[in-house]
Formats: sequence, structure tokens, C-alpha cells
Amino acid sequence: MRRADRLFQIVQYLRGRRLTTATQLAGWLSVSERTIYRDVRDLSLTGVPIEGEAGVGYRLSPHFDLPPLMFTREEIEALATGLRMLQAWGSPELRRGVGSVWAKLAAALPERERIALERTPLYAPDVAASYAARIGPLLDGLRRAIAARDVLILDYGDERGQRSARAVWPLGLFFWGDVWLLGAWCELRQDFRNFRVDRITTATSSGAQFPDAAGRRLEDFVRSMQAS
DNA sequence: TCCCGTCGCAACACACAGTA
DNA sequence: TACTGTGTGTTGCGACGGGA
Repeated sequence: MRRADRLFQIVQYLRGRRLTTATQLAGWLSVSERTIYRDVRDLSLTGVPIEGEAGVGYRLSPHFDLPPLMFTREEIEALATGLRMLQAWGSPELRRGVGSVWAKLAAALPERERIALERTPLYAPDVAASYAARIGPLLDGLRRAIAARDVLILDYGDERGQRSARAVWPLGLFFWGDVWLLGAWCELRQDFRNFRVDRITTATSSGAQFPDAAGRRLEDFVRSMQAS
């Protein structure tokens, strides 16, 4: 049993009984009493209100209960900020996901953490609404093509406005500051290429699926980007 | 005196980096 | 790739102290 699991089990045991000795806990969890004492000390240091009395045993404060979700303030701010960024820059499907995740979090968090979530002072203003509205549906189509390993035919315009049709293996989508990029294996160039999603006019499935080929996977693409 | 929590110390296991 | 050394975390043993 992992130590984290054991710590959780100790709290569960203490919640269900009025008094529990280290000997009993050691027996249930198949560890030494010394280990139980150390675990109880560590739990106490992290804020779990365990009261221990020599000759008596351990008991958990009656007012203590494990909240459904426990996050630090930094974790809550990270979640809120990430969700707001996706809300501003994500596709319609991802935006729906953001709304649903936010509602689940708010429902599951204790009152204090829920307020902290809603009052997180980090925002991603919706300044790119027209951009998101324009590429959103395409972004969802690309996400599905990546999952299904569909070979796509892109109608793509480069920075000079020259259009071309490319057969590509879509590998991943990357948010690059203010634009989304499609990372893909280009059959024409026989190499990895980045395609700005806002320059893709259409992305049509060729009907074929691309194989899981060594050297042409997402991790290979990421490595090649890091090396360049 | 007994029961039980606390603490110091040593042993062990595991992950990781360095090297041949 | 395999081996070795090192650091870190975990565990158990035993001694000690407090409360009933």
C-alpha cells in the first residue's frame, strides 16, 4: 500500500470510531506502530485535527470532515485561470466543457474554496471573440481528426496568400500566444509542419487513416520543434 | 504497573545520475 | 545497456515519558 493511501485509510478509520490506538491501526494496515505514529504526526502537521493522548488513543475532531475536493489557493487560481483562458480562446465544444467543469468544481468545492474560485483575480479577457468564433468549429473538427487519426486534406494559404492543398497527418494543436497552430506530418514535404488554423479554409477527411509510424508521432513532432 | 504516545537511530528500498 | 555510487524516503527496533 502506498503511503498516501495509508494516510487516507488512517483518516477513514478515525472518522468511523470514537477512539483508536496506534496498535489497532498498525494491525489493520499491516505496518509497525512506529509507522502509525509518524503518519499521525504528518497528518497533524498538514492540518488534520487528530487528538492523541497517552494511555487513551487517537480520536478525530468531531467537526472535521474531508471536503469532496481539497485544493490549495494556488491550485484553485491555476484552475480558474486555465479555464478562463480556454473560455476566451477555445472552440465551441471546449467552451461547453469549460462551463461544465466550472459547474462541477463549484458544486464539489467547500464554500470557502468555491468563493476563492469565483473571485480568482486572474482573467483572460475575451478580446479575440471574432477570432475564436471564426476558427472555433474548425478547431473542433481538427480535434476529432487527431483523435480518429484521419488523414486531412487542407486548403491552406501561406503568409503570401498562396493557396495549396496539403495531405497531412494531424498530430496536435498548439496555442502559440495569440494563434492556434496545427502540428502535422506533411505528406507533400515529408516532414513536420505547423499550419496556422486561421489560414486553413477547409480541412476535409481523405477517408484514410494514418499509421502509428515511428518518427512521425506527436512526441517526435514536439522534439523537432524543441530542437529547432 | 500497565498502556500507549514520542523520539533517536539504523537498516532497507528505490530512484537517479554518472560511467565504462 | 549494465553496473555502481549517492541521495532520499520509508520502516522497524528499542528506549523513554506521561497518564490512569
